[in-house]
Amino acid sequence: MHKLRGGPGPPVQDIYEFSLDEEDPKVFLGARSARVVSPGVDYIRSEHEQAGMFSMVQMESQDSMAAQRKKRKRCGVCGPCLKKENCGTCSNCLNRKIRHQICKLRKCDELKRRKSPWELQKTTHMREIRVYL
DNA sequence: GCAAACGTTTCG
DNA sequence: CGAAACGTTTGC
Ligand SMILES: [Zn+2]
Ligand SMILES: [Zn+2]
Repeated sequence: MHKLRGGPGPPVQDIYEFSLDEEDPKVFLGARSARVVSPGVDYIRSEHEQAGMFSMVQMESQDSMAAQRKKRKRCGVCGPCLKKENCGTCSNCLNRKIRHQICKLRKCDELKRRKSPWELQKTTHMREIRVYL
């Protein structure tokens, strides 16, 4: 099987499709919105082309139901998950009707993980991504 | 159908 | 970037 190594780029589990087509090799990443694929994609692509490697490519705007990110569920065993009732005072509790978020004190620790479009900050390190045959 | 709450987009 | 708004899924 093909292996991925790399620095702070997209975690392996964020790759939902991997194509080794000789003509048009691709690595699709776990983002539904085509805009978001990965920071520095253009830079990486050019670098990869020069090195004769694969290039990262944007998701073709297709009926993206296959590409839909799976919705995670609370782990059920962390501290917050075990909490019984809503605090009733946090902003999520107070504006539940418009925020649609769980009470801050009950937010699962695992779900807190995996932040914004995966660390858009570390763009400079994205060059570390490599695909081995 | 509805309520709960995750994921994405927008706002400050 | 964090917080808010909101769209959307998921279980019942
Ligand atoms: Zn609360
Ligand atoms: Zn949890």
